[in-house]
Amino acid sequence: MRRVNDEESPAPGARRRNPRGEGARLRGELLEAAVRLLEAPDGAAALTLRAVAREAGVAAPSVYRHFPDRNALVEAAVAGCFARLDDLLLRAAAGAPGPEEALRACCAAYCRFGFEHPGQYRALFSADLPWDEPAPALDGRGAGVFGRLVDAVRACADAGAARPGDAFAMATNVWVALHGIVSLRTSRPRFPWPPVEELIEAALAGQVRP
Amino acid sequence: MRRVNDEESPAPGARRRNPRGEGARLRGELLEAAVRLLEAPDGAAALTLRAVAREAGVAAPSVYRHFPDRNALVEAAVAGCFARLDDLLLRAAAGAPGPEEALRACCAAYCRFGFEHPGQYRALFSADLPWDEPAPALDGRGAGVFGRLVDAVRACADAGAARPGDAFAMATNVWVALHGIVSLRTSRPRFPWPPVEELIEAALAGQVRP
DNA sequence: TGTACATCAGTGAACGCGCGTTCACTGATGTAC
DNA sequence: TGTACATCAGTGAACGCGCGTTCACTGATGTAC
Repeated sequence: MRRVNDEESPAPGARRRNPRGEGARLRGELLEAAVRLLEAPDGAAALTLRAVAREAGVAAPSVYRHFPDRNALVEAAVAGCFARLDDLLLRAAAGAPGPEEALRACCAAYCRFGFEHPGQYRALFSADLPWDEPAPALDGRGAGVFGRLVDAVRACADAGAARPGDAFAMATNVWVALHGIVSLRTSRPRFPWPPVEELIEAALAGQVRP
Repeated sequence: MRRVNDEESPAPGARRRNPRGEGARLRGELLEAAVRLLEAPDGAAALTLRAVAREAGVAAPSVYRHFPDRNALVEAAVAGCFARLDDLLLRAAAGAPGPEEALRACCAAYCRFGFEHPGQYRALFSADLPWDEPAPALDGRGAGVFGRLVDAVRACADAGAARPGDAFAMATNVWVALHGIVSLRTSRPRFPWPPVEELIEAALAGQVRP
């Protein structure tokens, strides 16, 4: 799996060509390679079509069997990241005993994803990928992720653990603060950061348990 | 001033060569050109040495009279952005009648800078510029900007407008939230954002006026 | 069972581009005599 | 005052590189007869 920038051209025999009906398998391997490259130090800038092909152990033109162009490849990789984060939040909330714990678990899972996969996180929320249009927020990519927060906040409000009010607005405030935590901690690793839990508590302060 | 991507090569006579002793003037013009390019839609990726030279109306090798390489040019441009933001915060705080208003004015000035100059803001805090090393947080670039927040929070605490406590920790929480506001609003312009003032109030909630 | 063939996964070479950087240069301008 | 010259700001052409993309191709493999 650790293969980033290993060798220049695919070592002969390093990759076995897929059998007849399963050419589509390379598509998945390309997406995995793209996600691996996202975590490289220079992040999305490293996500060139040629680099992805290299990382997957395949010649550059092979990518065109599975994606119309570089942009489609990148979009598909990012969509996969969104799906994974969404799934993490869903499962974090589901595993908690009550609504307040669920919200905290959601926040913690969000931050953990950001810290463990800073490259993927940046691709999702930093808009430094060359989208043709600004990434949609509510409808489309990212709707799920933010929706999880709204649901968690609403559940808290329903259970009396948050002041009744606009769950959407409160979730927005929480999202903004969580994004600040992940984004700044990632880009300023030498700052003397307090433990994440304290930052998350501050993010929830004023929104939950008035 | 609006010159971004105007023509390919400098129009002859578009720029007058500087007189004898004042060759250093081009240095400033290059930095201005770099900042202008930072605001282009693709941001820091557009900040190539050749693009800066083009934008300044000068041939690419001319840059080397004033900067050893592309990286030095970019670093100098970013340092200038930091100085401008620092100055804005300083003046915002100085113009306020009391410590609490000063903190709010600081926050508002921070967000305004981010909204009006998203490209510069990203260059400062998104770490997508190819630094040789991670940008220092406290000592060096950005010390001033964060220091302004710490000062403003401490003044609030001294005046009783914030709960007495760790001004540094509170300023960290505020910074994180402000960064979230600027960063997400910039990268998700189609999200139904509430007015900035509400976001700023949420950022201060739990830190100031307990 | 054997063989010809169509299909399919993936390739090698080439294109035009913009990049950062180096080099020897040009030509205006201030200064020394 | 006139002129030769050194200085200085900026240039044009070229380099090697990696990029996205296109093209005609190769060669293994399953299938039809």
